Amino acid sequence: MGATRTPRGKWIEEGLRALAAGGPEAVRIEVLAQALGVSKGGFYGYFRNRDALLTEMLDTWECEVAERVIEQVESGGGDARARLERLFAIVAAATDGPVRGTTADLAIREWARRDAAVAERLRCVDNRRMDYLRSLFSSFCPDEDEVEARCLIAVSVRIGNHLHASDNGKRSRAEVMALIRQRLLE
Amino acid sequence: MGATRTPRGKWIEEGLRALAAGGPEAVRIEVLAQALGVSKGGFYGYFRNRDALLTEMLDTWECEVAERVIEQVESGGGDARARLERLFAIVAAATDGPVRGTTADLAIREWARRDAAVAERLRCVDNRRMDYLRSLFSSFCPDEDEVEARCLIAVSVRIGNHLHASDNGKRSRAEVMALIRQRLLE
DNA sequence: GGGTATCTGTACGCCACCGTATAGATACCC
DNA sequence: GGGTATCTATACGGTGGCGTACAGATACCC
Repeated sequence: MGATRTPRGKWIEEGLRALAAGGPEAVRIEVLAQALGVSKGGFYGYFRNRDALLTEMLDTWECEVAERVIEQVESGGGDARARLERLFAIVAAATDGPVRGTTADLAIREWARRDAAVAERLRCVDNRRMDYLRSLFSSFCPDEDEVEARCLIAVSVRIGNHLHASDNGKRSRAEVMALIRQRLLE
Repeated sequence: MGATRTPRGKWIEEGLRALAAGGPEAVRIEVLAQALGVSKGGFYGYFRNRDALLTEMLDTWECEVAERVIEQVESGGGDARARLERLFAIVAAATDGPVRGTTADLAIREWARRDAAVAERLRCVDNRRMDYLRSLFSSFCPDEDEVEARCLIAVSVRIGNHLHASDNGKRSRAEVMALIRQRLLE
């Protein structure tokens, strides 16, 4: 029936989609196969088992997220504030954008709470992001304490924005986010 | 063998523990039974099925979290800043404290991303918390925009603190958290 | 077009878990 | 201490998912 070969990358891509949508427990080989319009037969030609897929999914996410975004921000030029604004914009857009990596972010954070290996990899990625953020903030913010606070706030608000469910009073969530962004760039 | 009856509440308690540790997928009846040193026989005397348990776990969490904490903060008296400080302290301590409710918080947030019913209940709880927070901040902070920003930051930082993995530079995470707390109370 | 490597479908055994049924054990009340 | 309601252990069928085996199909190279 299927003449279309299903390359390695398709499994990873579909796996990240499932991860983003339902957490690591939702990454079921037979479900991915069905989503790809294929039986699971070929899967074990590419991956030793389910864990191998999960590991490779993390590899992909690690590259995609940590490197690509910073690269993209840096390539645009401008001063630190301009770069931060671009970073915020990219990160905000990525959440609703293509699924290859960025959207799985929250699911991976939760996953890391229960898996030491995942936690370790997340720590690396977060350190890298945090270093980058710190370098940007400190270029217009002399107080080191202030820099550190702004970094943690920036990162937390991005996470909290998606995990916190309240409807804010009269303002839209986006408006409040804009207010905070503005405060961070003062 | 077991003379000790296992009351309804034990199942819920153990369920919340499992939820906090491994997400909703980890709430397996047979696993809970083993943790309680009991077979699953009695479970179905209390609950119609697994979903019924999950629902009651949410009920418990909703009461425990939304009501209890606010009550506890209010009972202490003092001005808004004092209450906020007390709130922050309680919330920070609760994470490492008894598991009955508060620790399951993060797991429930993640759960809400994939389950509409859970999302709806979380929204109620978050709205209630947010209203309370808003009332406290606005009593010493005239600018409404500023109030809204501080509320979202307070809530997000609490979430982000547990989901973000970086080691901050020279400072400990607790020190950075203290800095942010201080900024919020200015 | 024939041969080979690769991909694919199907079938199988296995295990964890759900929910039910039922018989035995225990606590409680009198 | 006997009777009753409640709790408990065990066994069972059913389902979904993993990983393996193997046979059939497809693409690619010459």
